[in-house]
Amino acid sequence: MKKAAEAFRSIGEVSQLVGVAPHVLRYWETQFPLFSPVKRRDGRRYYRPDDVRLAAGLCEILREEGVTIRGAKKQMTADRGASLKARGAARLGGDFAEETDMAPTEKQAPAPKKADRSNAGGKSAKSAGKRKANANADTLPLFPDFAQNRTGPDGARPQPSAAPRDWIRRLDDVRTGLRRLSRDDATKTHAAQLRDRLREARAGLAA
DNA sequence: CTACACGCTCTTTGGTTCCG
DNA sequence: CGGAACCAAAGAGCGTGTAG
Repeated sequence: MKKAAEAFRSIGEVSQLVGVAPHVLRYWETQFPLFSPVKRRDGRRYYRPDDVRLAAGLCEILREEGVTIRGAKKQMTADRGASLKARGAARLGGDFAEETDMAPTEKQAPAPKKADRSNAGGKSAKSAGKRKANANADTLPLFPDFAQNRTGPDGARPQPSAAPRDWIRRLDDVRTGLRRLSRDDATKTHAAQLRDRLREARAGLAA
């Protein structure tokens, strides 16, 4: 049985409609003040049709065009989300295609060709892909060339293909990770020792 | 000026708890 | 028991400070 477009929807329903995970919808909620579903007393969210359209519009520009949160915020504040709702309505189609407060000309407004990269980070679409690839790969992400060689047939020492400078760089990344992870003094000490060793190695290379 | 060190941003993921 | 909320953490790139 199909739900009317004007009906309120739970986060699960909206996530299915729009095609993003519920946690993403919650994250967007923290980033876009205009995207705020009504909440029941127990904290559960219920999305109005406009919220659904907005979410669909956000999904379109964030996921498919690579616009950053900051860029999307600009678009949203420019017209209080009207263009995003229109795009969301077009994306969802069916009953959602009606009832937008957009002028027809605005509805067909061309999408910006280039994603807004004015922010500092903003590489998550890319990094997310890399993360997935790393998760699936049977290698240590930082040392793929080592992993390739680790099962040498004659038990010979693996021969890293990376240049020494690159290896130092990678080890430094490991150190950074260690430092981030470290809760105890011992780990911090190890990280500091590794830093010193890497400095020595760099000096050795330079010499 | 260059390379390095470090912190921050952005987005996603995973784990835990709560509730109907 | 499934769905939802909440929180901590991961990971890559970028910006900035600093030492040589």
